[in-house]
Amino acid sequence: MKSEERRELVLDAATQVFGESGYQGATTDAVARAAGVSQPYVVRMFGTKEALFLAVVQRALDKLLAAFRVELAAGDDPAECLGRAYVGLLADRGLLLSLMHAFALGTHPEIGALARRGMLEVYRMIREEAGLDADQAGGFLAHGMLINTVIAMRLGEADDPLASELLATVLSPESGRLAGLDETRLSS
Amino acid sequence: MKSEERRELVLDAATQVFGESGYQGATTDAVARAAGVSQPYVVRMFGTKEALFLAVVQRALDKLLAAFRVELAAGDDPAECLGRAYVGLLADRGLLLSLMHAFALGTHPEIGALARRGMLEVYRMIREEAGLDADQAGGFLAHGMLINTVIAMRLGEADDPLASELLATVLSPESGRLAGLDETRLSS
DNA sequence: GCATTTTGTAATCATCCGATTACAACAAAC
DNA sequence: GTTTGTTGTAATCGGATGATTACAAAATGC
Repeated sequence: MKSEERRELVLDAATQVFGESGYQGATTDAVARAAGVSQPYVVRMFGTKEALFLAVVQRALDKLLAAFRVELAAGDDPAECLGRAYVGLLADRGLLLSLMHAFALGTHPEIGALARRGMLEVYRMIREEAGLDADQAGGFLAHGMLINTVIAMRLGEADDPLASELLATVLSPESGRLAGLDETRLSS
Repeated sequence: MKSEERRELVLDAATQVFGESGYQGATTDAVARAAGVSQPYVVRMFGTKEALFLAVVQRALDKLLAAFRVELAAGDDPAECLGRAYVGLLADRGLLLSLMHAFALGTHPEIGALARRGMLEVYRMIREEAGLDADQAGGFLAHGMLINTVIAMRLGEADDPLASELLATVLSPESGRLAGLDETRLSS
């Protein structure tokens, strides 16, 4: 197997592991086992665990922006396009959760800086490229953060009619800001 | 000093430390130093680090619900009351950030369960006691999650006009869902 | 074919950190 | 005044974990 494939394999595994356990909670050994390689290999490939996490976050941001651009290029209503793009990203649960963990570490010198840079790039894109106004953009981001939160906290596992109502509201297409998002996606 | 005071002191310190570093990133030694006591004392007082974190989260949830109830009892427009209550909670940065970290650990057996229980209790309160409909409640929670995120990621430290715009939009009273929240609070 | 680079692992190291133990100071009970 | 319980710490232990080293094996170049 070529080095480049291994690298992608490890980054995929790391995205899942970091998404589930966070930066500090994840271990390089867990990443290695998820990728089917040895722990020293993971470390040597990226130098440090921190560099690996930064690579995971940067890759997640790239995929996020790319997904938005793809939908925007083909679509009509910008808000609807962004919603569809977000749906696609939800398929890879680790991606958005790794980003969420990065956002939560704002005081970390490098992770915090990358998180701020990434968030601003996303905001710039939905403002300037998608053409949303400030209120629409804020609403879109807010809705996205709530989606991330209910996914991260596994609200679907709660056996409570109010949980179902909240999930339906947050994930339903009629909720407005994220058209195209249907509840069937929740099960994945 | 009485035991009860010490306990509150340690919980205050732990809330700050967990809020900044997360559950796994925080150390019992950092909590102890922040509280001005020894590390073994912190551990023995709560048994385990996990139990300490659970106590911090439970206490944060209690304060959150109490703040909502206080404002709701005195106010008129429920949405405006909830917004004012959230402003007060922002003064203690660690409180909302500790909750955010708990929400991000949905797969942890006890932490995840407590996070879901807490989120549902908050949702129940704003739906039944405050009387918001499902869409309003979802919007309120979404806005709150975005506020938590921009605070956690220290977006105020980014030197960028778009960052200022996003912060102003998210934190401005005119943004609708969280009336009463003014930007001057951001500096704290 | 032989040297060299690339790709990978086993074994081990060194540090951090949660937890435990043993003990000191001091007040309260009687 | 001795005992007993409370409040606290110093010292230390043991496991987890990121990182390093040494080495094996396969590809690659000449």
